[in-house]
Amino acid sequence: MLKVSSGEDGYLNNWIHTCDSCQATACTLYCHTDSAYLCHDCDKRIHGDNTTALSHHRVWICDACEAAPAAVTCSADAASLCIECDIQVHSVNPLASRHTRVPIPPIAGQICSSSNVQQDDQLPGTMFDTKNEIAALTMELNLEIDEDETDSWLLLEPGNTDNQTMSGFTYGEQLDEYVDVVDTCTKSFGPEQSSDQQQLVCVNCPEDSGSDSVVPVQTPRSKNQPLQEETQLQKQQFHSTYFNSEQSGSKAAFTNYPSSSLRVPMPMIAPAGIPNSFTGFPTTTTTTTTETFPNPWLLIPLQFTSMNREEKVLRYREKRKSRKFEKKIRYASRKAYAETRPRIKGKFARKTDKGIEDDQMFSKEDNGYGVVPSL
DNA sequence: ATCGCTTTGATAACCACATCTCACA
DNA sequence: GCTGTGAGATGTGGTTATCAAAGCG
Repeated sequence: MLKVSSGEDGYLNNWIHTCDSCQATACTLYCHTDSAYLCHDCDKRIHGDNTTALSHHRVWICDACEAAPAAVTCSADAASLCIECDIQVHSVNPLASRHTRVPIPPIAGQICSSSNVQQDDQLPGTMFDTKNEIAALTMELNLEIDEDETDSWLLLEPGNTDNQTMSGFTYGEQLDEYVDVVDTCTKSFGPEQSSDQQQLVCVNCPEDSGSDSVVPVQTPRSKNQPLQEETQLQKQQFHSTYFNSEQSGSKAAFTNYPSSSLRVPMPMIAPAGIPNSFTGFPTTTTTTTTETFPNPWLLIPLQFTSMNREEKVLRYREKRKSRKFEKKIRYASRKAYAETRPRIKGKFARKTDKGIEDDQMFSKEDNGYGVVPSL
């Protein structure tokens, strides 16, 4: 029953259960009704015969442990996971915990496969339609989140050191590590703004409001203006900004723009009730943008050309793939010393004379050389 | 709905000192 | 340009204190 094989990639392929039917290949799903682990072919043979068998409650095997029935699908990890693995995998770090997981419904219909087909690149069939639909759904959801995150990164203004904290969120060097936007973004807002970059930024400049762009104008409102009216106004502004497809030729600012329309309007106003995917900042019906962002510079929409943006998004995603949340040790030697240092309640303590002598003695024993005694 | 208390989780601070960096002779 | 020296900065880990958020009555 238990098998451990080595995969092509050199990693151990820890598929635990073989097919209960043929006992030859790794199982890919679990039938609750039959209480049996089955491979694709056996499932097709057993459950494809009649409609009653087809209605058996079957679920995928966890991609991680390959032992327990999968309970959720995580599109970010491109994997179906059992509850235990889900908890284990997605409790590692904050980013992982943000993965969108969707409960897996029982497999409906008949499997359609050859035995060699991986789960993730299934042939079309009713069985896989279910999974594909889930995957597509979750992928779509994650893409939105991904876009939101990417946009929020790109919107940030790392060079503006005076305003690096907004709504409790601090960005700057930490951001720069993952998004190399400093070179262009910071310059965009400086007095030495280049003409090209000036073109990229459009700040309520009537002369800039060309035919292919709509500059949202924040009209001053009277204080006694009804809230509902304000909200309606914001919605209208939002709509004219985002969905003026006749003029901008694009459905929204979320998408990439052709290079011909460099000056793409960005939202000056976060419409009520609509998540601001650029900033991630909460929007309420009671606060205006100016109230939320007292600094006028923060209202300046940051824009990228389509090439610029695509490139930055790609770089961001590449860096995001490789980013690690673990503490990065730059000097292993310092780590080694820190681990051997005496401590008092976690704090480094002075070395005693005996400790220094011991160190010297061990050093001589280890490599035959003495160490310069520290004072 | 509001308040106060408790619990929980995240994070900064602290410490000594080997090592690194950089200016200077 | 190369080398040596010294001062100051940096980084390292375990524990504790502090704070914010969540939960509950």
